[in-house]
Amino acid sequence: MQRPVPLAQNSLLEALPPSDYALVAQNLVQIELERGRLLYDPGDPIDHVYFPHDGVVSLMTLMENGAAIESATIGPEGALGLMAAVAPRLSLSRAIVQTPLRAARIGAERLHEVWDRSPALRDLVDRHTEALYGHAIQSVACNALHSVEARFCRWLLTCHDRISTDTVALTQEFLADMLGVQRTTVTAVARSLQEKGVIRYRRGVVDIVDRQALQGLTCECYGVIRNTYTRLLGA
Amino acid sequence: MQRPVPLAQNSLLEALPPSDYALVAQNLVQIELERGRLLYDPGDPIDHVYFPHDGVVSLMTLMENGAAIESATIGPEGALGLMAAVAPRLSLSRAIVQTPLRAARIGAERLHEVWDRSPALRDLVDRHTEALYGHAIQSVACNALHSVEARFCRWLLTCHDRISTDTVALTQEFLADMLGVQRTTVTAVARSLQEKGVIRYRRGVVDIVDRQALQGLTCECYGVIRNTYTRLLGA
DNA sequence: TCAAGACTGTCGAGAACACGACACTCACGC
DNA sequence: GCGTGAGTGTCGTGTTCTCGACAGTCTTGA
Repeated sequence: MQRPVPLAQNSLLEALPPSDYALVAQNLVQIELERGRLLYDPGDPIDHVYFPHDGVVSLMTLMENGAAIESATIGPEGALGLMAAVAPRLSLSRAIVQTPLRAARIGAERLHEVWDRSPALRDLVDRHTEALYGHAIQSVACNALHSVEARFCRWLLTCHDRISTDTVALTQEFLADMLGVQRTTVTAVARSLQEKGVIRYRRGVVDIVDRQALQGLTCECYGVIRNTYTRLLGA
Repeated sequence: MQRPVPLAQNSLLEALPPSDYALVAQNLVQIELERGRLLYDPGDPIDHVYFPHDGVVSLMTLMENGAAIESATIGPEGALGLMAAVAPRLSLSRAIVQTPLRAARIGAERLHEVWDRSPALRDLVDRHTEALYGHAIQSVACNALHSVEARFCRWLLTCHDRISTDTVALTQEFLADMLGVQRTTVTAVARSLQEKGVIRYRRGVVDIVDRQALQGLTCECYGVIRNTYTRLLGA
């Protein structure tokens, strides 16, 4: 399983027929967002839809005690807030920019108008929703059954697929939150992976040295999720 | 938080305006299914949509090694396979009848024809999809963060909400699968709950003795999921 | 240049759960 | 009534991860 070529453009937008894309494009604004930027919290009305070209947005489920754990991610193969194209919706998750993000943004109401006129967009939205659901239910199983090391590797691979470098900026503290484990556990796993020569890391930065090895250490969930996206969105 | 009144009829169907319901009703077949009945496996084309009146269907994510863990459930507040009303779809999960089930069933193509004509049905399908997604992402967090006891209680409560008795037929072995833990762990938790006077159990049967106590022992996820359904579907 | 803060390393006790093994007992069909 | 099989009880070992604490180190900005 090769790493897919980093996508210069959002593949949902690219999948639209030109005439439908033209309707969307009128209202698209190209933006760049820094790491850590908070886009939505649970309960927020979804007023904009984001189509990433390069980078990752994490969707996190918030608990009462403030814990926030990743339930799915959005990259160039998908879009953030896309269900708001169908009807006004409130966000169920916290959405946070994971890596520096280039994206196209459109107002939810504008997109809804296009949705009204474009069967192709409606079909894409439906498929995307299903793929995102598939991502979530695989994560349910993964969190219950698989080791922190396997999930750590899955997280790195998923991130690596969606950016254009072999370097990911993230702290162990942050990754511990994503995975829902203690920071000390992440430290131990990271050190073990570094000793195996799979990754190299320093303050707030992880370098992916041996992607092949990562794929050997992660669980099946990585492939299952990728296949679901490919089958439904051909991306 | 009181247990909701057991629903005699599927509340999605009841939420349809009479004229739209009439379109669906022509093709509805009332059925009863025994516990353990397999309705879908991953990859199966979704040829029928089920609207439970009473009972629970488990959606389980299958792993390569045969492990099957519950990612969401369907009861009288929802429907199984509803995304197939929009377009032909393959199941992502294994769907298994959890408790004796009374339901109404309709061919996916028939339902799609109604979907084409009924804005109310389209809206319901969209809301249901979102609620199911919400169920899944809460389960992601729950499996990563909460104890087996809390998840055990959540499972019982969710089941209790959707049936009309205080008795649930299930083996500890089966529940261990649902929760993705060892059978011996379930045995220990069940014994502890029985000693606290919360449940009583015997071979293959669990009686819910003190629902209030169950609610005190479960995690916030139970309430969050219920609220999501209520907000989106008013059920 | 120095202080403050952010990030990482490490330790140790303890809880939670996995995993395998085996004995027991209840229910059902013959 | 009896055997068979499914379901449960229990034990013990071992691993994984939690949780709190504190020390060390890099980075940044004043």
